[in-house]
Amino acid sequence: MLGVEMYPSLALGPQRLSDCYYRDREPSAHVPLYPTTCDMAARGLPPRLLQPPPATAEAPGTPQDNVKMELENASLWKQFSTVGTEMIVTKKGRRMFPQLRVKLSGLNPTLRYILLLDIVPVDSSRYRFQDNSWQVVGGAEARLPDRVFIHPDSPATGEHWQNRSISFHRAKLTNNTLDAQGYIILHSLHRYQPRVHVIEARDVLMWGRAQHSFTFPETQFITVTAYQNSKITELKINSNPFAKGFRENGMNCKKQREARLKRKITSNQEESLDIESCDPCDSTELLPQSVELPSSALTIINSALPITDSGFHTEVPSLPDQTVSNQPLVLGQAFLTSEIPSSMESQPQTTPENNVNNTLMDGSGQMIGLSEYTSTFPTAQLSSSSHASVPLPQSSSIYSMVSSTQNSDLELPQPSTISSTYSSIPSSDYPGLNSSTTMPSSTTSPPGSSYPPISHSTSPHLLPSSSYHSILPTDQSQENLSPHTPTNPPFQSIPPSSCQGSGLTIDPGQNQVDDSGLSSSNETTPAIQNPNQTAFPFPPVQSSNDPDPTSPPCQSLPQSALPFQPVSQCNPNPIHTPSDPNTTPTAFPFPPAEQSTPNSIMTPSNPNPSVFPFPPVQQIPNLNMSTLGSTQTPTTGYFPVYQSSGLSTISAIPNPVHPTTGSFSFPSTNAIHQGPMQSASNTLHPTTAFPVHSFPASLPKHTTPGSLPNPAPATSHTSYPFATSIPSAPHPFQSLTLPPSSSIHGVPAIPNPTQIQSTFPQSYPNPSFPHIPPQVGNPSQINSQSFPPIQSSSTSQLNPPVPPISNHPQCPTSSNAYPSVAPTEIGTFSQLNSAAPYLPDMVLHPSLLPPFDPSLSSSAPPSLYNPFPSYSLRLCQDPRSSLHLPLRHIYRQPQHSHAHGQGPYFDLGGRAVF
DNA sequence: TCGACTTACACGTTTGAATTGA
DNA sequence: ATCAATTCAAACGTGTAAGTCG
Repeated sequence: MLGVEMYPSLALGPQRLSDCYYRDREPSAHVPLYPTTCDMAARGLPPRLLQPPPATAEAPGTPQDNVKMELENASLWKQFSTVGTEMIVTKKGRRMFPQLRVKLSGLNPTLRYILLLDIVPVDSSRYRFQDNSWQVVGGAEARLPDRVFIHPDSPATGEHWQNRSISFHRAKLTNNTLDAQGYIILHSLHRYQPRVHVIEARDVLMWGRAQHSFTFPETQFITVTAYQNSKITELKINSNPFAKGFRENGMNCKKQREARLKRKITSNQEESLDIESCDPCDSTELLPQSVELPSSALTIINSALPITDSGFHTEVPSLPDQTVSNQPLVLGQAFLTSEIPSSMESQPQTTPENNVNNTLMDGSGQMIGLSEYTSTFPTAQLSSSSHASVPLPQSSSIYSMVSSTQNSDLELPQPSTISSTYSSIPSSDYPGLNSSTTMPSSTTSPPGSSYPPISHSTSPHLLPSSSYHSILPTDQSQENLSPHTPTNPPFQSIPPSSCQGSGLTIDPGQNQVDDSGLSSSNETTPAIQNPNQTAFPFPPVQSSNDPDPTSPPCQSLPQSALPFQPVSQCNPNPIHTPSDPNTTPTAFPFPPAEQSTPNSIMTPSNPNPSVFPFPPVQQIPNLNMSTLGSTQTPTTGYFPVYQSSGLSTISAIPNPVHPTTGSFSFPSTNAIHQGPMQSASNTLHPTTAFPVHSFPASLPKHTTPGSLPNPAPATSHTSYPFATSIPSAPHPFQSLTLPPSSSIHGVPAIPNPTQIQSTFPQSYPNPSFPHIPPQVGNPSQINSQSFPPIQSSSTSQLNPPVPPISNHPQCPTSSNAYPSVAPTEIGTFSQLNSAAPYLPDMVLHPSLLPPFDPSLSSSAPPSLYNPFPSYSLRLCQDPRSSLHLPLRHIYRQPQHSHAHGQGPYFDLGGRAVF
């Protein structure tokens, strides 16, 4: 057995790292040990300033930079998003459903990657379900420590990740701010956006080079302690195998429960009567009436009865008909439908999808009444031909990298594919964040194309979910960023002017791209931009007045940066945002179609926006693959956020270390994989660039002839050679100092999700959330020890004692990339000696591990890189068990008093990890 | 009084140990 | 003695309803 003890760094795996780093609201208060994503972004050196990639870097043509992520159960997510996804949060932790299941492609099979899941607030608003829709009722509560869920398989080789579907179903959500289990802490009645980060890492300690972040707009949700929307409940019951008991034919269904209750009451009455009248000694009379018997007996009886089998399928019709039925095909129908295998449609609910996990049924195929949720995108939109060359999976949503610069004249991929596909954007290629021009709507896409252009400004088109483009901080943006961003600047407040002036440069090309290619996405997203309209998905735009004076002007990230921002500010065609968020009718997910504002994403068809936050989707009774292909999911259109891109977040977070210089090198490769929207808009990516092979061949089947080819390629094409991205730059998350030698068990600081955020364009509209702390998926995997002492001083980061990395292909050449920590020092840190539990069964013995990359091993500096087995390394053999392990040391609130991040952030108690 | 949250409950699924058979 | 298949029970996941809290 491999032991964490041997490889403390590996311990990070599933654990929840998030709490390791807390951003202090007071900018000056401290320098976080692990800079937030935003911070990192802010610090990030402009790509041009970064050192050139090491010559030894992977051979050209490596898929590394073509990293793509596809949301496997996108159709299920879309169904939920159409209604307004709600996620239960409980004190003890609750899993997410639908589960976040993705498929990766474009990874270098030989390199190791860490997959992280974090969930970030979409806005700074608190919601309430009123009048059958989600409405903003006030400001968000104080930001909770961000936690990151590290996939239990992390780190694992690209081959490992690509050969299976990756599920984060073990991640749990809790509203317990004192949670010691390592679960992701969220506020109830807030809207969140899950994000998946793919970070190249030789091991847990050595993060760097490439980072790819993916967000799927359709996965946004509002946290609740009890379901508010009955439609969501219905969807969950029908799609979650664990809730089978509540289905119509289930023993715990309403009828059954009511009958049970009735019997119970009756029995009690009778019992009482019997008790009174009957001989106490004669219990026989009572037996039949015993409380327990009736229920069980009843259930049996009921099961035998021909009660309407509202099984999974039958109930489909019952699903949110209203929302969908009347809706015009505004949204990308293809998106939703395409992903659903035709075979799945008819499958009995009992048939679970083949998941790697084999746990939860994937909604994709089985979802009830898919037709109802079918995206509204007109099939005609797709111009198919151009993408034909690229065999992208249509079924799943893929977020492909979008190159900012390139525009695609290419025809839009099929809506379905597009919506689902999110491509990462190479840092170098950061799409111009022109707030104004912005949203790139793919010019190529014809109006009505499957991907509604998200033109934030004018076009009412809905953005395809896929259309999101990542926004990378531009040099300007970085420079402009103040070292310390005000903690709670309401993002809404960002003045439009600021957006433009923010220095976030939006790649003009992107704009073009948006306009053209996936452009449709741009138009589709308008709703996002329009805060007013958006109920759910988009935070009501705060009044133009920035409530938070502290917020830096620039923070006004480009609109794109704000996922659901009050786009109006940056938006050339600003939608009027009510000053009072409360007043804004925020329909939950999507702005009501009614809204006339061009920006609004709403589906025009939907007359009643308020009722269903999410855009209504046309129901498609019978999913016709051909039709599906053409249609896009409505949801995609709803998330304009990505357009502006995460720069906002970046800008919002000042770089504590070097605001201007960006002492932290930001991996250029970091690509934010946002919605396909812009990517789609972007010119189609050369097929060669795409690791097409990775895509399931089956997926394309959905595409209709004439339908646009997969959007993903289009977006990615330009950005591709990500390899060029700054290899040397340490991963944003990797703010930790790394022990020079493998022997050292210092745990790398868990990548700060917040840091990742920087890459994300959208999600943080609100500067008020300075940063998102990372959460590790499996706490148990992470050893307290695993956290290497982090040097608070910026210098350490800047001048990490780096082994001769240069030789190593994967090692960043820059000296600063990895701050070194003396092994001895690690032990000195009290924090590192936490009593945090770790899984004893996890054993990683260096000697047992094969060299990470045989080909590279010779060149790699031994001290720097621990022997890393090329085979997939499973940090936590039993993820579940590990999850239960409390990571107190990780989760403790940081001592804000500490000026320097390292010590304060970890409460390491007692025992030495090593 | 109301909304949000917590808790207990019943049901179903998942998982792993124990058992059985070849 | 070994291995695979089967059985069983505990743990876990889920939504609901009642109760609690502010």
